[in-house]
Amino acid sequence: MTPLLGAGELADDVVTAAVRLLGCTLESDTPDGTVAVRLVEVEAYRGADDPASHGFRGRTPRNAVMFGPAGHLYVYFVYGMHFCANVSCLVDGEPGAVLLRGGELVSDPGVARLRRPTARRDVDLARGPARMAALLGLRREHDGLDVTDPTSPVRLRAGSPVDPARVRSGPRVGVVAAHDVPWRFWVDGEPAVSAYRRAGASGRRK
DNA sequence: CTGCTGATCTGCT
DNA sequence: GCAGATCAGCAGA
Repeated sequence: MTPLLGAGELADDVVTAAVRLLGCTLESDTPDGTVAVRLVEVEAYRGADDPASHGFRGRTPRNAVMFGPAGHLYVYFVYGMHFCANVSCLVDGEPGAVLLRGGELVSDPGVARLRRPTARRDVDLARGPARMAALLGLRREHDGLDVTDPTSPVRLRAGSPVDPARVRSGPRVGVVAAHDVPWRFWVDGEPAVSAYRRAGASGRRK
């Protein structure tokens, strides 16, 4: 059991924070039991000068957590149906977050199946941001939770470091604005990395 | 594996 | 009004 990640490791800039999050383990106490996921795909968003970021046009009740201190959950509702979860970064007052896009299950598969009975294969359980949020049971009421607090129902562990040679980057998924900014990061070869293509173009990336 | 469709929340125009 | 940091189910190749 590795120690919790410290908020200071996410405070400097969003890209460093995103890469640091790869390989970390997010564990959540759900009504069905504890579920844990090893992060293999993330995306960085910086509010101040990033048109793709929810924080770009200023603070609203929905994105307020992005403007707070690092290490807190930013959970939002999309497409009238799904939740997506981010971990806030940067110092208090500066908007930044890392979207959790994909992860590998590292806890009891039976508990995970209770949470996502429709998943066809185990690798699909947390493959994609809304799937991960559903698996971990993250909803609006988890918005703002401190994942660096050992007493929190959702915690972020440092995990085993990812070999830097296996980290890949590319354009963010589904983002129209600033699609040339390669702020999606993933661990090469992991099956739980989502297969979606970037907005407005076709073809695979490497 | 690719491409389409429906679900109907949130903040901006 | 409308586009969006989406997914599941189904059809067709």
